[in-house]
Amino acid sequence: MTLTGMLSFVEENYLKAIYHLSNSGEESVTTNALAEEMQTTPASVSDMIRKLSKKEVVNYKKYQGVNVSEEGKLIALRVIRKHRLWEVFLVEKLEFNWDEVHDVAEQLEHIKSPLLIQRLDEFLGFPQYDPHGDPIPDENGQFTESKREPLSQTQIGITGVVVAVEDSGTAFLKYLDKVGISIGTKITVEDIIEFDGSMDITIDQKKSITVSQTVADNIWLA
Amino acid sequence: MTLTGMLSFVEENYLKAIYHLSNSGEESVTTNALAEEMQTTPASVSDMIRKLSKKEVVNYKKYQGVNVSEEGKLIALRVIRKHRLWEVFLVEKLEFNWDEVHDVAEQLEHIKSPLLIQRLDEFLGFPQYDPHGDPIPDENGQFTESKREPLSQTQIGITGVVVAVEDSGTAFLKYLDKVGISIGTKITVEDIIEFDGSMDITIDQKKSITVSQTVADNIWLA
DNA sequence: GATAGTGTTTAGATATATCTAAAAAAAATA
DNA sequence: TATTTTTTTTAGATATATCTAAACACTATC
Ligand SMILES: [Mn+2]
Ligand SMILES: [Mn+2]
Ligand SMILES: [Mn+2]
Ligand SMILES: [Mn+2]
Repeated sequence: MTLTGMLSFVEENYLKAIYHLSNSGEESVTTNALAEEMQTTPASVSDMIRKLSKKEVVNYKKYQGVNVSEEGKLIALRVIRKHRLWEVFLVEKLEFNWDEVHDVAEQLEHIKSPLLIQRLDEFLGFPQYDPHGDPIPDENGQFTESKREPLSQTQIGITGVVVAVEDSGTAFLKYLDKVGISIGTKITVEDIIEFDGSMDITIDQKKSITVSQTVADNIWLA
Repeated sequence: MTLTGMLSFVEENYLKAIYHLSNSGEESVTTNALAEEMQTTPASVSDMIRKLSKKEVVNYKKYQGVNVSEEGKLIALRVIRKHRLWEVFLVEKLEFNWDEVHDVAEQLEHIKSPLLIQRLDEFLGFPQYDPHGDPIPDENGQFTESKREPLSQTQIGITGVVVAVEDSGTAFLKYLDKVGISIGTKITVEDIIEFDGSMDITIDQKKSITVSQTVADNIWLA
């Protein structure tokens, strides 16, 4: 028997955060990191981890950090699947801009109806990626990980195509709109300023701009 | 300043129930009736009513029953608007059957995003009625009340068109599917059995069947 | 008008999710 | 290794939403 669907919104959000902070379940996550991510206190996190551990959706030993269990990982991936499918819906069908969808998807991702998400997937034509370039897991949590690296980790002279951008900041996405960067944009690295890691780049072989390291950290190329 | 959006899911559901039980705010609602509707205890209802009263979304005097305030009515109607728009979406776009939509809409109706519901309305072509024939209020709570009466209150010889059916029971809607009754079906009352109120009716001038008074209570004709 | 019965409210308890403050454990540093 | 600092956990409190049991208030009946 699976526990899917028996978790509260809050528990689902914790699981998702643990999954993300652990690099898809690879590393273990500290209490403080989770508190920061969830915008809450370490004490609250400790409480919740103990609860999730009792439900066997995370692996946890006191003072040793936490990680998703096999079951927890599947639950997290299904929430992520819903989040990203709803984002596609909002952009493709309801004409939302890509900076307007994340907060609404944070609500919609907790709707419990397997039929709904199956039909939505079908309605959208079984999309593989969300509006920010992130892959959409199938109902078994499977997805194709395409090779990609942050712009900030590329070298001078490299040309790449934007395949994904960080999705949760409205201001960041509006900035990308302004400078003309979107999924599919071709970027050439002209120079890297050692002092602060900012980069001079050419966008679609036309416009040249300088972006900060923070910006470059949140753009992935392939 | 409006309080819209500051209510919990639970509070929204109470408001909606009060609105419905009061015949759209006309009559006052008893604690026991509300407890029955909400599948909870009178004690819980008393607690919640006091809370809603403090927030001024209901009018309430101890032992005198409760009713929605002007503000509460608008909040209730906006939740109902969302419920019915989502039901249209599920049937029209995701090919749900009309008996599959209510429970999912009970969840979706609490999503907070004015932009979402505005765009959804547009995407659906500004529908006036939901899949069960219930009118969809606009964002100001306005809707056109079409004259309709329950099949159970019509006379022998009357012919009418089904304009609405009770939406919350899967079994009832599946039954209607089976006997061939849907929105738009023409019904002629052939006979009314005094003993139990059951009715012999003709469906679309073809098939004749007998329906119980309970069934007839949940079908509205115009 | 007293009394029995029904309906409603309050009191006190439980469960979830949060917080602050204090205690305990682990890590870093001297 | 001993001490300090940081991290993590626990203890105790608050707020929401629920329950059962008891008290209270209306209503109907004698
Ligand atoms: Mn997102
Ligand atoms: Mn996204
Ligand atoms: Mn419904
Ligand atoms: Mn309906």
